[in-house]
Amino acid sequence: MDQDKLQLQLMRSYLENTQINMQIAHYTKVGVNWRTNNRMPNENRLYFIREGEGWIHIRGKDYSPRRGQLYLLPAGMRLSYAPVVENPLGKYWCHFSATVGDVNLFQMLELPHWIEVQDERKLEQQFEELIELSSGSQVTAPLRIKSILLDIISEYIEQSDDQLHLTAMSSTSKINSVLSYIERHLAEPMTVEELAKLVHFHPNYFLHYFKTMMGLSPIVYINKKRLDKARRLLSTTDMSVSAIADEIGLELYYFSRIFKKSVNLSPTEYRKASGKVYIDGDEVWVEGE
DNA sequence: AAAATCGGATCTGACCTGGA
DNA sequence: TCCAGGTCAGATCCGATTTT
Repeated sequence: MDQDKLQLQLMRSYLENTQINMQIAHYTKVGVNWRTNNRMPNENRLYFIREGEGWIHIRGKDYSPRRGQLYLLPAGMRLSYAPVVENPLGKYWCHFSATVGDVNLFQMLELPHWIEVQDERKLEQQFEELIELSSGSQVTAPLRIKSILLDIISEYIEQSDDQLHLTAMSSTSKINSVLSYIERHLAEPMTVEELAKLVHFHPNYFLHYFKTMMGLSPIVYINKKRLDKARRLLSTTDMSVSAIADEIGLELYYFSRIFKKSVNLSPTEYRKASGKVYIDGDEVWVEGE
């Protein structure tokens, strides 16, 4: 139960810190020599099948790609594929990297290798746009490409919701044990040294390690989590500010200071404002959930 | 009067750098 | 992956002020 919540938070942490980059995108009708055997690519691949037939083998399973399916073939997994010669595949495809720190996102998240595409028209347009952008010269092309890729991957993840979970590698991974330790000990003071001990790293090395994985230093990350929790408590409970400060392991004066610094409102101001939205400068009260 | 906020001064430990 | 050293941001203390 609680374990599920933790898993969800970890997955969100990973996604929040994912860096994505596309290497190449194209449409190809494959030839007879479209085949590989047991290769381990170091880029992730998306295949959006438009026509024909083929054979893909990954992680011990055979797949027969057909029109309307979107394949996600993660880097670092043994991959084989071959065409069906009489009726070769036509597919949009792209190579990309998606990393959390220096680890491939798909080594942390377990996903099915293909999904049935809901909106083929839309995905087709997205691929067309990827192809156009990658050959074009707009300044904003890198941003647009990222945003499209993120959208495609979001759709993919959402659609595989029931099969989505952390991989064994990730749940035993060092960073994961640190993150879950942090989640469980938000109310207590934590030091870098004690976190480093969890994974048997030297504190200095741990700092570097944490930052490349999470994009933030441990303390900044911890306080961010603390403030997230505080915001939740402020808007969903009537606990006093000091009780909340206590709950997240911060002294009252320090809590209100860093709260204001990050949210620009003091805790009580925030509480008053939460549940209200401002439309054209006018305050409008909205029912909370 | 109690709870919450703010600000300044001070100290500690987090974090970085460069090197092994 | 570890270590030493220096810097600066984060954390603490305390008192003054504002808000409820």
